[in-house]
Amino acid sequence: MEHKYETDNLDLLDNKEEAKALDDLSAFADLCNSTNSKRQIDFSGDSEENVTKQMNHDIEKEIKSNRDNESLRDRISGLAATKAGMQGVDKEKVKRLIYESSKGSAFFQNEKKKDEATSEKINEMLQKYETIKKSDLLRDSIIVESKVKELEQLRDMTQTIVHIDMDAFFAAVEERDDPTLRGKPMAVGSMSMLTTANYEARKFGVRSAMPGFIAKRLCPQLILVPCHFEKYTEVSKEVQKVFAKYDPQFAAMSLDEAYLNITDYLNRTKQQPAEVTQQIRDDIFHATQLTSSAGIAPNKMLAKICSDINKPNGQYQLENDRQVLMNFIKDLSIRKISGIGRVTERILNVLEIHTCGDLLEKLVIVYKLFKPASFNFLAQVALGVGSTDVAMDWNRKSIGVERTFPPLKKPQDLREKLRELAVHLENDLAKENLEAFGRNISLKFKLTSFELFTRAKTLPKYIHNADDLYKYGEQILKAEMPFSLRLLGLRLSALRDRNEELKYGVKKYFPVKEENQEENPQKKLRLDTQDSEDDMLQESTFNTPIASDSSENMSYTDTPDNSECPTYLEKLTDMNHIQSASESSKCASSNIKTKASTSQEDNLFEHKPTNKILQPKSPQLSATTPNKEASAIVHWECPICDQKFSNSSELRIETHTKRTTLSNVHKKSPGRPKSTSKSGVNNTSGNSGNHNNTSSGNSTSSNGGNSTSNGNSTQSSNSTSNSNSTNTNNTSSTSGGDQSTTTTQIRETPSGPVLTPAPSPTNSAGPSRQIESIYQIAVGSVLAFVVSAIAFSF
DNA sequence: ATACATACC
DNA sequence: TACTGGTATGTAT
Ligand SMILES: Nc1ncnc2c1ncn2[C@H]1C[C@H](O)[C@@H](COP(=O)(O)OP(=O)(O)OP(=O)(O)O)O1
Ligand SMILES: [Mg+2]
Ligand SMILES: [Mg+2]
Repeated sequence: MEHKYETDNLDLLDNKEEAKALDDLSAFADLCNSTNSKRQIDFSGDSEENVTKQMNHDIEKEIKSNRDNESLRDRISGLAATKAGMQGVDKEKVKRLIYESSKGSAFFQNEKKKDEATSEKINEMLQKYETIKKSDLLRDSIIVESKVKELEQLRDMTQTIVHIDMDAFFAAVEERDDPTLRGKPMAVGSMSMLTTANYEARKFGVRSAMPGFIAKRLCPQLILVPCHFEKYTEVSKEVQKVFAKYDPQFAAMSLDEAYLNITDYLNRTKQQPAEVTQQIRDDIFHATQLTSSAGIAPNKMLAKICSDINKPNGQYQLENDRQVLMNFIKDLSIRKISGIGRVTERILNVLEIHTCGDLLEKLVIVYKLFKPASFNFLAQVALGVGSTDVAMDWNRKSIGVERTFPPLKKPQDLREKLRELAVHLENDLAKENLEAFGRNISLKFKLTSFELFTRAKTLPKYIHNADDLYKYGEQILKAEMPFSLRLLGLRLSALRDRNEELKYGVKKYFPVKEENQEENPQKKLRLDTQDSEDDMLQESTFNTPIASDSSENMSYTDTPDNSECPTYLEKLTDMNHIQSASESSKCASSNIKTKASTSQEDNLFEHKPTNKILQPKSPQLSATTPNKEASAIVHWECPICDQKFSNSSELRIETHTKRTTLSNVHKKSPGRPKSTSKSGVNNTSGNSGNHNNTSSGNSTSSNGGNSTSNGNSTQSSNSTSNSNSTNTNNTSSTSGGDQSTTTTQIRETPSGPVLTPAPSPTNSAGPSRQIESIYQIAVGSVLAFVVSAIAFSF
């Protein structure tokens, strides 16, 4: 048979594989050593840009590997731009130790490979950057200018958003329940993987997502405590009860954190934001004996950043004042923004962007180099603009299970693992709502080399039981074997949407479309990109009944229309009810409930309408800070067309430059299809783009077990599982415990792989596409002007 | 529609 | 000896 995957020689014995690995290892070690010493001497201080310029063929490789090595070290150590402040930690030492510990492993090799891949992309981008720098950016400046203006108009300083995050959550719970652990460095997880560590351990460089055996090298005294996910889930419920008192519609982003919009609460109680926030944290402490940290700001993005500032057991407030805000943002490392991770940071750094202030200054370049969605996101970051929408409107889009195990290659063994996954997934699906089905199945597999792949398939019908899950999964697996794996995963998506069911009940089996199509008036500008709802109605899977087997699909009950989002208490109730579904509990379960049952709670807390999408931007008038005025924008008028422009001086586009640009535009711009094309609009990432954010949800899950065969890994897994799984699997293993956890993480940033640069302008096709994106951006709001300005001369 | 990369807890 | 698991999304093909 053909061997599509290079992995190991499937026919060879393990010892030979090891020998091979050793060879690779030493070879790489040599390479690293030789390059290392030279680098510091030669280029330590130079900017990437200069380095790039002076490169000649002879030293190119060397420089490249040097640079890569540096980023590789960061990647592996996870300390690159560390989000959480780890002051007092000897970063160099930690990096070196981790690097040495990993060097040579298959894991390391794979990280190296990935790192090289991104380095390559970065180099390509740098080349474009060089070209762009020399090109005429006037026109682009105008576009960016209008985008900035648009965002300024969307800026909402009337709300008071609080982000609360528990301190070293899992570890704190363990310490609380075992006083013996207090004051000593400890981490939750296994020798294979840690979920978190207490602050004592962090002083040694121990962190989340670090394997325990490496953590032990950093800190030999480190105490490892297995993960007890269910316990954390329980504690989380207690914490959330407190959240509900201050904002019944709080948006939980994970077991240990949530956003609260306390604007209403402030209005009612006439208290100060900091005062209320302290109160919330005190409440949490009294209820759980655990400390938390909080951030208070005019939007979610900033609140999140603020909650980290005085992290262990502290809070920080960013006043609702545009000047204060811009000042705060100015020197803020881009890495602090949720959504900008390791890779994106690297990319931006190469463009000489390290802070949000840099980002604003270089927005035009960013506009030229990134795709619209990424640009939108980055533009918001640069201005400190963000969503203030806080609601429990999370809805799952996929559900899956994956497990790591000791290398397996026998088809029979792999099939067995797959079967276990299928059974597990069936259980999770069952817990999920009552019933959950999906039409798209995706098989994930990780080779022993750590290379990851996914293979998906859309099915002719919705499936949910283990037999079907296995059947389709196996078809995929069969087509890919043989190979040696360390992980297999199964995930179902294209799920039947509960909301749709609630709305249409059985009707969904027929084309719907009509009603609800309330034209979104004006496609109002929203910072939250969840266009979901709008789009949902249109693309609802139900419009196209796939159902072949009616019998299966028809098992739906006609649920009552539920246009409002339930309050937290409703959800809690549901959770208890449903029980298992801890994981999914999110809002999902809430949708099941009817309003009737909640009436009581509704009186206790104000019930915010949830259908935000149909509401105006900030419904509630702030008590706090009404400054729409304060954030007034300075404008200047174009002498040619009399249009007003916002004078975002931050953009560093001098007025005269703008004028020059304008006159150029007035004179030569080619006319554009005013229509901007529907395509532009729709795409939209439109809608002005923002994809910002958020949603909320909650999460949970658990897991069980040890996966790896070995036994221990930290793991996490989805909730449900634990209960069951426990056992199971593994061959081996150890431990026993089940540890696992898994939290369901809610995605909150929209930005996509910022890595993807915009279509090459050099290409013939390039420019036109670029123009399209221009429209997309402009259309959102300010567009009128751009279009008119451009079309003016004709 | 599928695959991959990135991100977050 | 040991390098997780669950969910979402932007982009490319
Ligand atoms: N990479 C991960 N894999 C699995 N579980 C994780 C991971 N990161 C975090 N968790 C779990 C354990 C954490 O206690 C919990 C909350 O995460 P997070 O808030 O980021 O850190 P933390 O609460 O442990 O410390 P901090 O004080 O910095 O908030 O989620
Ligand atoms: Mg936390
Ligand atoms: Mg957290």
